[in-house]
Amino acid sequence: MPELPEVETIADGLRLGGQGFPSLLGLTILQAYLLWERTLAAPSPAEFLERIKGQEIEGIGRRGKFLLFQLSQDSLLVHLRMSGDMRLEPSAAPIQPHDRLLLDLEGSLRLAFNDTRKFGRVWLTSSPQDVTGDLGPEPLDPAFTAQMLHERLSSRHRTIKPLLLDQSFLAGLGNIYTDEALFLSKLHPNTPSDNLTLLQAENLLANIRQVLQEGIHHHGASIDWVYRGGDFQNYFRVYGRKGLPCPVCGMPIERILVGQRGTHFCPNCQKGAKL
DNA sequence: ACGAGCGCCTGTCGGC
DNA sequence: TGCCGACAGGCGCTCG
Repeated sequence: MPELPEVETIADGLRLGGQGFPSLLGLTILQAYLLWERTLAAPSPAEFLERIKGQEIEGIGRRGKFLLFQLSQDSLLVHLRMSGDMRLEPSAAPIQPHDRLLLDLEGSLRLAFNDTRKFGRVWLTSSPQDVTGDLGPEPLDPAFTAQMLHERLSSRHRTIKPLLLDQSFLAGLGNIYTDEALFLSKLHPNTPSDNLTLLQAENLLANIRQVLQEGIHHHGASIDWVYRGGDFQNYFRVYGRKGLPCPVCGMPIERILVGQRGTHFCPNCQKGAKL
């Protein structure tokens, strides 16, 4: 799925406007069209369509990989999962293949949720914490310190990569940014989490923040058939680069499976915990 | 507590 | 060319 930087980029775009489109802030949702029922996690389709009508968009943000729309009465939460995307367009524009939810807005605008693989989910709720309550800390939150990360890593006995992907441990990292952060940290993806020293945890947190900030700076990555305008895919150091030279030592990047996920790393720079 | 396996979906790519 | 398996930015579930 889009990870933290991609979701942040989408939220920023909708909040700030641009590309000839206004900010969505202050606009009222006139009508919703649900084109694929399972996209809606809650409430029922009938209640959703009725309840969202007439609500104004008062805020747009992100928590972990969730897009958050603060409406006048409820919160609208969107999780893009693997292939979800949001489009803003004139309301007369043609509906696209794989459009799952359309929101007609004031000003002849339409916000469309498009999701090829149908894994994405949408919630309309008055208590968003019921949806996001299990999420771990935000990695970019200055209040989250390396000491806290080290404590959390040490209190578990987990393989580092799947733990970083666990959204209840840390919110927002996905497969790309995890591989990139572990590479910069010179940590093998199979390293046990409680093996890290405080110094290594400090380094890891700094590198997690570095790759996330780079991703945000490049407006996210556009890969496979989902193009959102970002170009961070051109700056990957290891992700998707199997067989290509490590940018640090030149050794070919390897791809292995860790926790069922394709994992890219440099066997020379990221030693330690072999398996 | 942890990890493996699988389901949910559609599409692309590489090998034969 | 066509088919077929592997794989894809995620996550929830069951099971051992």
